[in-house]
Amino acid sequence: MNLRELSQQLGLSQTTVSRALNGFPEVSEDTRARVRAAAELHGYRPSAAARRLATGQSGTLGLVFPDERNLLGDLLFTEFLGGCVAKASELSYDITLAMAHGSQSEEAVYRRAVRNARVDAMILSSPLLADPRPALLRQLGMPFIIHGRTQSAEPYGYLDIDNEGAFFAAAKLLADLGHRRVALLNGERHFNFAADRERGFRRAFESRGIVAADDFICADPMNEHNGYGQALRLLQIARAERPTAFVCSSVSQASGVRRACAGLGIGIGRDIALIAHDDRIHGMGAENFDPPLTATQSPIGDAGRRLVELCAAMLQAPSGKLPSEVWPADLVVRQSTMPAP
Amino acid sequence: MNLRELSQQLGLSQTTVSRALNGFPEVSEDTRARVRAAAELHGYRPSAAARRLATGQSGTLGLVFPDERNLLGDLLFTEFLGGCVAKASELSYDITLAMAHGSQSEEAVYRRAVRNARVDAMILSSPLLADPRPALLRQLGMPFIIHGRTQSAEPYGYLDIDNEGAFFAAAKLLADLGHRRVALLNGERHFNFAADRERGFRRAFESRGIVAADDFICADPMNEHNGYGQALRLLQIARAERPTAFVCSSVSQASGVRRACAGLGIGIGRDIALIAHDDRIHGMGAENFDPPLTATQSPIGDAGRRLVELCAAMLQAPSGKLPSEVWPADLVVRQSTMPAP
DNA sequence: TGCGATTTCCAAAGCGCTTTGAATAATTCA
DNA sequence: TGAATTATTCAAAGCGCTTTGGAAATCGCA
Repeated sequence: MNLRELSQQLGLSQTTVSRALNGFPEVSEDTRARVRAAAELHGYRPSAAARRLATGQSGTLGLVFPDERNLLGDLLFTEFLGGCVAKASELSYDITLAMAHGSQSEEAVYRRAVRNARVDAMILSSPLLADPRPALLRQLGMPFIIHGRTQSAEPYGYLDIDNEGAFFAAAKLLADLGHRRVALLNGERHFNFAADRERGFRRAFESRGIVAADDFICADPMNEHNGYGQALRLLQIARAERPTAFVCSSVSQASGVRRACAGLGIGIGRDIALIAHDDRIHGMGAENFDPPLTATQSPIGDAGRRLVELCAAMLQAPSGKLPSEVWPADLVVRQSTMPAP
Repeated sequence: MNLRELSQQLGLSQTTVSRALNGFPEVSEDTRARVRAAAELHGYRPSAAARRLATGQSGTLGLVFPDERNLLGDLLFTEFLGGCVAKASELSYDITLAMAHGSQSEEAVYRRAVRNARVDAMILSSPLLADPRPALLRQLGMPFIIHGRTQSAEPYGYLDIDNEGAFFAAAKLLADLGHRRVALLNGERHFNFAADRERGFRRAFESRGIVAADDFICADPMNEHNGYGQALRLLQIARAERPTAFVCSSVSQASGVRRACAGLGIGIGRDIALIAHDDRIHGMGAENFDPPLTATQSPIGDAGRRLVELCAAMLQAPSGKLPSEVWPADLVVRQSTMPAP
């Protein structure tokens, strides 16, 4: 059942039926109701392909599947993706995934997506400090929004969390508790979020005249394995010199720290303090940690939802001003932190 | 630059240009080359929307995002998805994701996808023993392929691994090594793969007159946490009665078993034997386990790739016979297995 | 009643591609 | 050489929707 058939059934023109269904004002409420009922009755669904051709809009949002995959990356991405897909389906958008095969051909992925006009907009995640994608996409005329921020001269829409503020708060809490030797297990430095977190972390100590030791700052993929290795190395330093507290960029890293502590007979919340950033991944919340983890938290799934919403809004009003939201990441104190020994 | 403009540039008809570009035989190689060059020169890309409308094919494959998410589920899904997306991009298909919000509305997800004709075919994963989706999709006229098998009367195309054979081999190895009390940490029973694995496991022991103890067979979400809890419970049984070996459906569960053993001072490969099924998830291979894990293995990412390939083939030849591939899952012996004490 | 302003509806022109049915040009064969 | 093939190319008709520019009908008001 297509539009023509339906309009013939009703004795109306295609124009009227189309407008009635799409909520245009120039059709009387009477006919609108009649059209709606008939559409419902015959199970009429407009053809997506035809609409796409006519409007030039594909009703599809693109997301690039990250290439460099590590354990945590996967989980973060899945949770994020889940949020995106859920909201997109509410707004009747589709989400299609593209694959970045490596940094040199990544550009090709975007070019292809744009040229084929298969997506109306793209959602970029994990932006680098210096990320070429905003400039590329603007040049190609593809609308986009970033999950995070970047040091681009281009204007761009984004949704980010206050990484610097969160890690400032975490570090300040530890400093207030008397900790002086604090390790930071962060993500790789080329990511903007990692740089922000390190800045917040350092600032908290510098503001009271303490300089964070470079040895104590790790910047590697944020998985359990790396967390374990880094903690093990740092905890084997002589007791008087080793860190009395750890700040982790993810709960996975914190799990690694816990494993290292367990092996060395060190008690978390007793012998050392531990704070992590908690992305609220399904089944991996800091409150389920053993012991319950003091954490800065911000649900990454909700961020995905909101990004899709913002993206849809951008497409609705292309000339509107670009969205720029920064979400706070509250510090929740639980049992993994205590005063310095 | 669209087809009309390009054909005018060339002084040819749209028909000829279209055929030249799409490799039809009724155009001379001379003109084909000329057309190709011009298309390249002007950066011509056919509009996906127009092609979709004209052909009725969307060039898109649908994948349903699993709702019941647990840690391992996520990882398996991500790895699988990665394979699908990679191959799809090679074949210039798009992958779009739908979200299943829960079993009762799951049907609605499929109905919606079909009615809107947004995808040409769907890939189903994690089929249940009795799965309603094949019947539903056939009724709706949507082509599909299953990652796994199910007890459906409907004919359907599938790619599965030999779960029964793999777990038969694993159990047989243990039986040959003299193990008589072996635990199985499996996935939930309503999944077809879990039922297959349990059958293979039981058969190996029954073939030599041993009956697997029901207490030793666990069927729960396959994550580290459950693996830990189940192993802990089973290992606290009196030494003469407790399992001397574990078979796990995933490496995550095996990690849980390791954690339980570490806490109890039990050595894997020394005091108890451990075998897991290894889906070859990025960075979680059984060979990196400590100790390297004896495992049945089959790369789930490759399965995703192959499913997309098969799906594309089905769409190419709609009347061809349905694909049905069963991949073996080889048993690789490493250091986590030894003769029964 | 008559005339302009509003409502309400419509015919037709795309959107950019594929594909059918036919025409024209090149080639072959008797 | 002329008729029968075969190899190339083309014009035009969709695919199913949106949207423009009017037309017809209804209404308000003098």
